[in-house]
Amino acid sequence: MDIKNISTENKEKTIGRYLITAALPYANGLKHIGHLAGAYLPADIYVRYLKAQKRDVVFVCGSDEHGTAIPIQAMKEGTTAQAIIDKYHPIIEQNFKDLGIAFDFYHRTSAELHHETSQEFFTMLNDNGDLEVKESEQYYDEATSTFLADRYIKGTCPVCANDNAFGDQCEKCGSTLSPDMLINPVSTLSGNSPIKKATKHWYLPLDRHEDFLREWILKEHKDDWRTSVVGQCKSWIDGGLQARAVTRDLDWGIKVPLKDEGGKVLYVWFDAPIGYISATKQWALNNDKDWKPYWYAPDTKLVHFVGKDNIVFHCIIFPVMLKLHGNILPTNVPANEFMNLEGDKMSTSRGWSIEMDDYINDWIKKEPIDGKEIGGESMADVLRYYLTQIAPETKDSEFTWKGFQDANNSELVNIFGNFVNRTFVLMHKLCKSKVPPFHNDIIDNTDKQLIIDIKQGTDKITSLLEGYKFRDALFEVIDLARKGNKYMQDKEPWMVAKRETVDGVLSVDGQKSIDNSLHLCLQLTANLAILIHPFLPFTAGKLCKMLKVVEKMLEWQNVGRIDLLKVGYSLREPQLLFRKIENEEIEAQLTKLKDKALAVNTQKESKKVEDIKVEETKALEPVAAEIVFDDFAKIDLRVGTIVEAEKVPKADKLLKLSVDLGFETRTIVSGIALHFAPEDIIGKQVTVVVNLAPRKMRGIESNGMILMAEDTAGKLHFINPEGGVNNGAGVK
RNA sequence: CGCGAGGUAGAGCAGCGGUAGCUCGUCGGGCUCAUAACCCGAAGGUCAGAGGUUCGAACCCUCUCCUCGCAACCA
Repeated sequence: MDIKNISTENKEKTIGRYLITAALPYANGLKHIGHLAGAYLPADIYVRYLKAQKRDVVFVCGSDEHGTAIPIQAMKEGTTAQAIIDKYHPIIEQNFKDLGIAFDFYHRTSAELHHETSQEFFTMLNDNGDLEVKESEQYYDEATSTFLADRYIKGTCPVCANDNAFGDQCEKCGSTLSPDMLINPVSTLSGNSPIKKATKHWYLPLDRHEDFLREWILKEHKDDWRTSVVGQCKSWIDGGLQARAVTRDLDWGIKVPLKDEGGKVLYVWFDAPIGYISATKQWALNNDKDWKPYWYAPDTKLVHFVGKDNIVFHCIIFPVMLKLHGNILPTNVPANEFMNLEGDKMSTSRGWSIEMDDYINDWIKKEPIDGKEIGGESMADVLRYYLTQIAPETKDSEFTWKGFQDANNSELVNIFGNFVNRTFVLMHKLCKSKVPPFHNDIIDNTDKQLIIDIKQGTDKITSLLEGYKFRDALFEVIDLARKGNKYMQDKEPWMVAKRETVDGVLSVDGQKSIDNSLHLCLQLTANLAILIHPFLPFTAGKLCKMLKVVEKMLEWQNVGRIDLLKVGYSLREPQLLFRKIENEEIEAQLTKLKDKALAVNTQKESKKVEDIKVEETKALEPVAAEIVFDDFAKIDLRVGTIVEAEKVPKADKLLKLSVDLGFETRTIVSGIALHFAPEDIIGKQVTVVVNLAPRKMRGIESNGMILMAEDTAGKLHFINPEGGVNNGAGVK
């Protein structure tokens, strides 16, 4: 299929239907408000807008429940992987509901239908010869009869000598590793040393599709995708695309649908995005619809909402899969950057985050005080408001509780809520609680200007929403309320009432002037209800009730009209849309955040101490399996002297050393910068492994490894001969 | 030279070739229908730095400095 034809077709044809997806949340824990702001909220706003436009839209999402992290977490918690996902899937689903994220269907990847869909996908690609099969040697645990995925192997880090490095990375020094690089690898399942065994794996050869990706992303979408998205993709493509393993040796996941491949599952990155397809299928089944046009028809507009860490999956890998499978490609991937929190990166594991669940409990489900309602759905809208207002659409942004309070108090309460409230109060006082008529004979420039502002404002908001600029669109909605306040100030109906009342009777002209100003303010309120609806759905619902109109009024075709409310219609008593947030509430949240982070970190510290203790007792016993002398003799150890030392730029932990080994001077990169200042170690004698395969770190080739001893305090010490010997002396 | 994004009033951000703009905050005034709300006005910036292109640069080009991300979990 020629991709070029499809997309030009797309531009010319009208859009038949939309399929909107939001990144699948990983079901290993609670999700925080950064996740919400990054993907789910913008997706929901867009979907609500499209639905108001009466377009054919399906919005799908679901829990991502495979991958190694879940069984590992289960192991830590002494439970099963199934129990973990069964715990988090319903919580996450409910959290989204409470915050007004209205998926048409929220699926889960452990569902039977998803397994079938993913297997069919794999089979088709495999049958068409679109996958490559490679055999390689991998670590295998004989005790449990399983191949060990990266995170199931621990060992000594070749860079910093940390004993608890994982097969993919050392958490201590941050080096990226592969299982082969670990010294003394140990299976985390049994504690045994694993053996090497040949295993077969399927790969998706991305390199075959480089030309297609360059054409599709870097040329066709150069201008209509966000610059950061195109930039990331370019960086990936220029970095050289490589074949990516599609299968893994693991027992948690979707079985590879081939005979004789019992212990293999599909790699989680492969099955997760297919979750969008299976969710669409399940939605269709439940609603008696046909799912196929959403994934095959060229007039379908597919939009993926994700965070920036997901760009490559949704712009490079998944599109390649879709293309090979004969599906349509995404029209856009409006990825957001990250949202920081009170000056630091958000992180659940470090306790520096606000979980959606926390917010719901602390604000939405807050009990009334003295019979006064202070929680409720409108608090969900407050969060939606602030997160949209600071959405990291073009660069990282920052959530602060002070900012949250300011946005609520000065914009939602003082500008938007207050405009609606004063309009209602005045209407009840001066217009007998009815929508007053509009007298065309006394229309003035102020009235005309407001009508123009409503029309222009709504057009602007519509085009901003079409262009995924939700932050700007929301600003324009508030700005319209601001214009309403100004209009009211200019017309000052309360003054007219005073001025034109003689002997307790209001003049006819006075009443006509008041009628006009409140008529327009009420029509503007109705427009605001429609415009705010995608952003603040609960508030829009409340407004409908106050205006005594059905929700059908919220359809986008009504926007910009100034005849939405019928003259003479009697309206309800006003109800406050938002409440002020007090300083004490904000301080309480700040304290809570700091306490949580502190608690998590102390827990971690004590765990570290425990780990060290375990190591100490371990050290008394043989650490590794017995080796014969020949094995030891393979390691060539020499004494050398550090002659030069400098910090490696842009690396916190690395020092670049020149070591005189007598027969030559070598460059060695060592992860010791946190322990030693470069100038202090020049001239020191050290022991070096000289026949270790060279390895590049930060672009510098390291030819050897300095031996270090680590004490219980975690401090590093050089291992050097007493008294000093000649450089190049062998160590036996 | 690893790559990408960014550095603009006290804070948070927009503008991306033609008199520096918005929101919050601060100060002064007006108004009182409204959730001590609303409206008007003012102060506050050599647009990170240095070169260059141009009649003209925050904006385009080059270099330098700084921040964040790609790079545990994680949108």
